[in-house]
Amino acid sequence: MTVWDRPEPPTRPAPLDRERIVAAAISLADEGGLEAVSLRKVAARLDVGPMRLYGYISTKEELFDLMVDEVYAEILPEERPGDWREALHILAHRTRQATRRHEWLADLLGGRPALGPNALAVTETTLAAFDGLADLETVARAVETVSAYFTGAIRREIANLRAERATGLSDRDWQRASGPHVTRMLATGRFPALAKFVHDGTEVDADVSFATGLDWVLDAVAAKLARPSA
Amino acid sequence: MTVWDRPEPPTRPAPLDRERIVAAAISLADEGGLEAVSLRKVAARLDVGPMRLYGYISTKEELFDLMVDEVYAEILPEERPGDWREALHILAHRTRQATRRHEWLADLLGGRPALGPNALAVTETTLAAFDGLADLETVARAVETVSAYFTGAIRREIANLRAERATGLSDRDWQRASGPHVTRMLATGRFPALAKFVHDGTEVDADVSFATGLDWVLDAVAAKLARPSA
DNA sequence: TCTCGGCAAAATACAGTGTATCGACATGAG
DNA sequence: CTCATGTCGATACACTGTATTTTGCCGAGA
Repeated sequence: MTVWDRPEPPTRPAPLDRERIVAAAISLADEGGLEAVSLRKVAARLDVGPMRLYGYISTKEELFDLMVDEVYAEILPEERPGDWREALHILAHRTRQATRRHEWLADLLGGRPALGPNALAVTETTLAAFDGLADLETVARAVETVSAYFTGAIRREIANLRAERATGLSDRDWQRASGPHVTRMLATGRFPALAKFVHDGTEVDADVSFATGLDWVLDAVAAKLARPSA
Repeated sequence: MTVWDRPEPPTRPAPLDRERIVAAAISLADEGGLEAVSLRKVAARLDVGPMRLYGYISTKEELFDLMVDEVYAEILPEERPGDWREALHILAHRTRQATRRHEWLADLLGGRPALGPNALAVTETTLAAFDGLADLETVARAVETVSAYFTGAIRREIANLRAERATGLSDRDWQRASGPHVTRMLATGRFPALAKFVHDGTEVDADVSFATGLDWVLDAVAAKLARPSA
């Protein structure tokens, strides 16, 4: 018995329903991050006592699951992608865009299996793009590998973005941005490769680094699909 | 000014120090997960009032950062890897093993930039393995892409593991394990590809699926290192 | 030796959290 | 008109991270 099994409460549910609860929670999270979402605040925003929510949701984690699935509705592409590569490409970019709109998604991505109806629809569309192209085992590996990549990449990107924001400095000025600690560490000479990196590295655009890494991984998948044994 | 800049308190620090605090927090987390770590419980385990901790740590998030860096000490390989591929391979597998020992690491991985001394040492070793092999830009892309992959893969693996544990069923019995919801969804016929997948798919070993995905990504990186423009 | 000042540590305090429980009220049935 | 049901609100509890106040010790000066 998970969230998804719970039926909408029977009839006269007042002006309150799950959709409204989830929407309130999402707007709260959009404004103040995940930690700004408390059942009391969600309830307050709906002019309702905190306990009312438990008629629609049985735990805060469930609310998070519902929020995530709501965002998967934004991720689902509106038109069926042409081939598997386009499908994964679009999925990755739409997930990233959604995370841009809902930064808190980065904190939840990959944290639990996504089994809501919208997430399932996304998975369906993705798998459908592989129809007849390879054995299920290979398809699974392909989808999971690409998903793991963009999930991890998005999380790191948001983590860096927040760090920059907290220090007010750019990612390129890594040393200063991270406080004297890193600078001092580098000065010890114990990290020559890292030091050279920080010193000579050029500022990289997050968009292109995400897209480039994605292309690499997609190339890898393409190679495996072409020669399944390799 | 970050955690790493804070000096150990001057001299007579009682039998208490950061190491002991972090160790207590880690053992608490190992036993009961991240949510079992509260400053009060950590303090209690050290026979100390909760406020004592604030002489060594200024926020709970800092404690988490310290815990993560402590685990990076386990991740750091004891001998210098032969080439870049071995370096990334080892890094990925050691990170996964560490997460197996400290499951809570999955919740923190990629959530914040890892800038502790041990994390820096790990980065140093990894970068050093690329010395002279390619321009910095390419090296960055290589390391970040592989890291994104294994970070995401480890998180998903732990997420699935927990879901299995919660339902007591195997990942292969996805439908039942996820409660009637998924089963019912699949029965609607709206997800034919997914249904076929769940129905025909074979149980996959987490070890091999992690290793296989990793090899794919490493192959991709190798291809790019060989032909930098491609 | 006694007293006082400073300071580390402990106790208390506060605002908030998720959630359980209980009491009132309103609404429908007989 | 009465009574039962069941929904909703208020209250309560155990806990959180952290700020503030109180305590008590220990060394310096008289």
